[in-house]
Amino acid sequence: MEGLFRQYIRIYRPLMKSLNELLEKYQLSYSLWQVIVYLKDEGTSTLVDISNYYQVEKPSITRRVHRLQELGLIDEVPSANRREKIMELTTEGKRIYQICREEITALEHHISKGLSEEEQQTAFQFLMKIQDNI
Amino acid sequence: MEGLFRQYIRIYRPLMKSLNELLEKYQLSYSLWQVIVYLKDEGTSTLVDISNYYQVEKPSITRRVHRLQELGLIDEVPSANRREKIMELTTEGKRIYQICREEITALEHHISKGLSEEEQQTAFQFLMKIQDNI
DNA sequence: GTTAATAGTTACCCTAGTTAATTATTTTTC
DNA sequence: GAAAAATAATTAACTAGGGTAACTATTAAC
Repeated sequence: MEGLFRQYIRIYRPLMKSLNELLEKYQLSYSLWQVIVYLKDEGTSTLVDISNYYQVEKPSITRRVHRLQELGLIDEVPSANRREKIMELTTEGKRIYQICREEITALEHHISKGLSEEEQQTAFQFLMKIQDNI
Repeated sequence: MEGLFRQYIRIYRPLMKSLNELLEKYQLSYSLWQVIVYLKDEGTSTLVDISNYYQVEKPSITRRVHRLQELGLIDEVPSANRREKIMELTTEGKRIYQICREEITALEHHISKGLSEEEQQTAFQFLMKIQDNI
């Protein structure tokens, strides 16, 4: 399938741009949003967990986490292990998650307009398999 | 389709990383490769054409083009219009294109291993439609 | 109890993008 | 055909976000 990856990459920047414009209103960016989403799903997690999941180096995650703490959206939970920091969403973080979740879902619906559920399912499968192969 | 875009974005960095590692051998990066591909397809083009196609601002394209000229992979063709620069691949540029094309195609095949031509076709359609909607 | 591994941080650098302003040229308009 | 508007490319200055290397503190392993 000639051109598949080229098209994939070409779409990335415009998509990212519209997501970042949406999140800007809440002083967020997509990279910060990723951390919020991860914590929403997992409840609590360490920086290393986040680093591994998104395949981004630890210093980058440190920065994201500090920024989110400054914004009051996440906080550290006390832990017996004093080496690792366990993070979770604050009440405000959960509130912001809900608001952004709705807006992002709406944007996603708009972007996938005209595509059947089946097509989307196939695209999803494609992306999942690719991940394993990379 | 919950998680589709999230997965899409999550894949991007690892994919880009492996492409950049491949291209590094030739002192290239994927952003430079995009210009080469565009010129290969179009034969000749101005900076504005490239800028529009990839939806990247002109100063970024100026830099990419200068870098590729330094590498001797592209060059300016004389034109009646002295305001615009028309660029094309040099002989060396075409040679490097062929080499990288083969390597990238091999990588793409490796990455899409286990996916039917039909699935890939659907994924491609998906990406094309998304582009219109963004 | 010493050594090795792990979590997080700091400092510094790199890639690659953006906006705003500028120059040179071409096109439009009257 | 001269003045005004639009266009192509560039320069300068800035930003987001990531990476590596080196370090500290703590925990796990032998």
